[in-house]
Amino acid sequence: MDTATATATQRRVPRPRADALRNRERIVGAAREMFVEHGSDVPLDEIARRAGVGNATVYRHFADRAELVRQVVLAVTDRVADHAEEGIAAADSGESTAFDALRAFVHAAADERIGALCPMLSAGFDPYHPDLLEGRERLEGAIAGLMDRARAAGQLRTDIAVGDLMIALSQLSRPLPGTACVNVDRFVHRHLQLFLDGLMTPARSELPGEAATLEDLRRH
Amino acid sequence: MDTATATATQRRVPRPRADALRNRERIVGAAREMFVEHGSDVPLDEIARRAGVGNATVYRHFADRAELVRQVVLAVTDRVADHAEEGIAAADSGESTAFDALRAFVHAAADERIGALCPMLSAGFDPYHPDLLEGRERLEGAIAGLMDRARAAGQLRTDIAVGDLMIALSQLSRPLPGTACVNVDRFVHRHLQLFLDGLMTPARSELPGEAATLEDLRRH
Amino acid sequence: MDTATATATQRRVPRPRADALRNRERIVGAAREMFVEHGSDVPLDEIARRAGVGNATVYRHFADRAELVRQVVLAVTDRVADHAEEGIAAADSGESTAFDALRAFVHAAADERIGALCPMLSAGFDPYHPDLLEGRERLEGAIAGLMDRARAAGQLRTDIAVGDLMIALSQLSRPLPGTACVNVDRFVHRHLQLFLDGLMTPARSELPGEAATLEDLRRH
Amino acid sequence: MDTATATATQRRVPRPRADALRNRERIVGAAREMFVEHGSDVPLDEIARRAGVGNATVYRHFADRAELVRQVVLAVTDRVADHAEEGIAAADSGESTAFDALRAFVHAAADERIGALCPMLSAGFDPYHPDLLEGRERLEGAIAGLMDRARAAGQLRTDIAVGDLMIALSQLSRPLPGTACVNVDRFVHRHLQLFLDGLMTPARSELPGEAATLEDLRRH
DNA sequence: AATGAATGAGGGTTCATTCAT
DNA sequence: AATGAATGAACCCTCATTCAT
Repeated sequence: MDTATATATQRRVPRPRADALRNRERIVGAAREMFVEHGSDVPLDEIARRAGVGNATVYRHFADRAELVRQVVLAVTDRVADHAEEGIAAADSGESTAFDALRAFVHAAADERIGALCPMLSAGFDPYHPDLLEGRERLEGAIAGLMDRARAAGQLRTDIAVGDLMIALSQLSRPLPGTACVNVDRFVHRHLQLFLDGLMTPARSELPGEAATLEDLRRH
Repeated sequence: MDTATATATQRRVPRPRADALRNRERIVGAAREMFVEHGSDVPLDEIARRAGVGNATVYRHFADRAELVRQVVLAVTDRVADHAEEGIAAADSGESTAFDALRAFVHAAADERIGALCPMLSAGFDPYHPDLLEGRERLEGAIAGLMDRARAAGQLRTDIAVGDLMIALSQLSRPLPGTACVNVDRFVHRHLQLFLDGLMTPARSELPGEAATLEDLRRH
Repeated sequence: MDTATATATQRRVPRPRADALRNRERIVGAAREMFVEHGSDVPLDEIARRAGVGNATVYRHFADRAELVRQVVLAVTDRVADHAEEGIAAADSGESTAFDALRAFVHAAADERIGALCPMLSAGFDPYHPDLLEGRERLEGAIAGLMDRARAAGQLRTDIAVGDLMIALSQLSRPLPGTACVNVDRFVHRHLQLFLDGLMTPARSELPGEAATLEDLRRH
Repeated sequence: MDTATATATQRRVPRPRADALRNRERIVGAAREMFVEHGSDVPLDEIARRAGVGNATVYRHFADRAELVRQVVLAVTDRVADHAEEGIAAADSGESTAFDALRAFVHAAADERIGALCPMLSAGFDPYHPDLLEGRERLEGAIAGLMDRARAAGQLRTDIAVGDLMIALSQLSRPLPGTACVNVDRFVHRHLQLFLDGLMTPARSELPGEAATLEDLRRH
């Protein structure tokens, strides 16, 4: 019986009320904006105000500040992963060359403010948290797939790995500290473009160190 | 007579005591390390402890946090400018090609933690402060000189300006937030190398936006 | 309907919670006592403890120390103004002579610790703050009215103005610094009485300077 | 033998060096000025700077802040006592009436900033300290003598005592808090004059409480 | 004797988090 | 479920006092 099933379900994970869900979304959205605009250490009360809820409501949805940050990271991770998968599709369908797809992805990720989230890895943030696991793996897998295709097409130098791209991409698109991240874009896309040029074959120099793999990101 | 002159001079601005000077150095050093490791908003008390002095001693030497940050910035600026000028000398003497000198400079600047200074452009920091004026101008002039030589040698693409290099260099060598910045170097030099490859002639792509000049750095 | 209107009004500026109101009162009360006893620069933490609240609660109600001081000033101002208006009523109704009403007011103001407010004119305090405007005007108007009546009755010498009375009253009833202000009252009322005797007609001496008007109080 | 005697004397209380004496004077003077101008809680370092000596020199002369305050109080006490004794002499010589001498003394004491010293009785100050004993007794004795003469001349009401005058005089001539004590004088002399009028015979009212004697000043 | 430097305790204020409505 | 209020710990900075030159 439907009702019974529903009841049973609710008992385990009671379905959130519609307004609660809406609040949750608004909080994550407000946090993302404020992190980008004012850095990751904005007071939670400010986020609550921007979201139009009381401060305690934030705690009803997120156990503590760290969890809120994590959820914001996760949201952005998902959106960036979407872009990477779209890039793969474009490459596979022949809509664009693999390297062009990679280029497009890199610029799209910057526009999604992937770099703005970097500060959230700030002191006390645990990048190995289970909540982030799935999202990260999907993102990394997609980026790896994109790079594989570009490498297979002979366009991407072979001495770099997915970690190299992710770190450099994040760093180059991080907002300059103390800025509202507004006109930084003027530069960011230039620098990403230059970096991408450096990724092309033939390699123009020998790289020091070893390719940064997924595992390396884990071990800092 | 030199001694007499020196004595007279000292009388007006009495030479700081040896222990005070030593403390000042230790504070700047501790601050530099902690800024690199934990960001520029570490508690001053921690810096004091790391420097092995009482908290108030920090305030005796630096009127407030802003001034301490400024002095750390200045110290690093000076060291990086030294490297740039050495690069110019090497290029002019024919000891190395201009682009190789540029490469060496970029890596040296990263080793001096130029990226650690980026957080010091944080909110509330005044990059136009008189204390920094001279140092910045020397640094910018030296980097411009180095790039001019590489461009004159036909090795450096012509669609970039000194601001592009300084920003990208800073960003790529910034410590990952929350990291002890220890093994980040493994990656940093790889990414700089890749970026430098992208700077070489012939240009492999068209850059969006306009070259970031010194003035652009002023106007973020 | 009244209730409806009230409800609507409350909706815009929601009625403060009962406990918050009680806390606010307790803080103002505690501050008043401690200002009187220990001067207006007592640690806010002490006030919080005396009021039985956490220190941060003080800041929730009053943005900073200045605002707390202002509210204490305002509270006492209001109570003293009440006394002055009662004096006017007594004089007008013939219940007592105008000068007797003035006498009664002066002693009542001292009992309300008007002198304790004097330290609140301390450095950094803005006596022109909008919050205080209305209260001050009411107080000054009432005192002036009282003096006018006594002067009209030929009992009050004509070479003094409202500022003279307010300043002298405040000074004479100020707590001796460092005293618990407990038995000071024994003296205060004597001295006020002596001063009042000096205010009576006929004048026994010529006064130096000019009558202190309301404006003079503004311009110290 | 002179030298021997001198030596013996020095051994007990070594004669202070001339420059040390001068420093001591300068510190007391600077402290008096700054107390008057900025209140009794000015930083000791400021006083040292105003006196043109190092901060530690203050501690060589005065064990702690309290002692410095005490010495400033003592210095003013002495000067005010001088005025009182001059008043007695004037009264005894018939140069002026006893009450006129009292009036002159009161105004002179105000000009010596006797009221400015009142804040030095601030929390933590011990008015019973031996250092102050002699000075206070001389001052009180002189004021009492002056009042006795005015009372004997039938000009001063009999229901007041020396404590009444000292307290009221101090209070009325205290600087308004937060002011540089500059134009307060305009009012002070008016209010003192009014108060003095109230002290004259015949008494115009009955005083509450009991006359404040010297002992009462001790027992707050 | 005199000084500049160093110190630690304390005050004001903010903020993440918990409590009571 | 949602909220406003309350809390205490932490940080920045000041200052009386002590130390080393």
